[in-house]
Amino acid sequence: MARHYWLMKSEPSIFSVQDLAKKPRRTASWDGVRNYQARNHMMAMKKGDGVLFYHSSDDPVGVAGIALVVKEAYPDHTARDRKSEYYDPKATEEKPRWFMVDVRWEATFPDLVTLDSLRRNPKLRGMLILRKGNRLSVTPVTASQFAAVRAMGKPSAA
DNA sequence: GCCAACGTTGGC
DNA sequence: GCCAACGTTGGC
Repeated sequence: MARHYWLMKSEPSIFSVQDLAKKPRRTASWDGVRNYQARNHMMAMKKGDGVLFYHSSDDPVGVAGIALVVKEAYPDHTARDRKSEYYDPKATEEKPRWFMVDVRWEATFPDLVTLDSLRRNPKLRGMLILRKGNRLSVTPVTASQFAAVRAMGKPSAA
């Protein structure tokens, strides 16, 4: 079974890789995804897949660390919680519509791998995050892209 | 705050 | 099913 790799965006003011590291078991559910393409990518994730944890809407933006998929897609309960900002009246128990995965912290980069530095790395040509106008919060990356970004981040822990 | 690039919604 | 209007994302 081949391992697959992904990039997931989060606004660090809401949830950062440092927040993930502080969670019990360093694990959290990735809730609140409300885009079908992103959801479909999450539904394709398998236990053990690698995740580049990207900080968006920050200064600067970039990949902040590495996480690991530890639980495959299951219904996102926030879609059925009226009090949640992610509430979706069209989500039902039979048809949950939205799903999430659990990810576990694996590493925080000593220094953020900035979007600018990603752009400068020729090995990362074609990476979806680098495409103009890309807004997708969950995107696949290749094994070599994943390895190149991890090398740029020089994580002390693994 | 601006705006490009989408995705979604709803009238027809 | 089309598509205009609208809303959102996210870099700058």
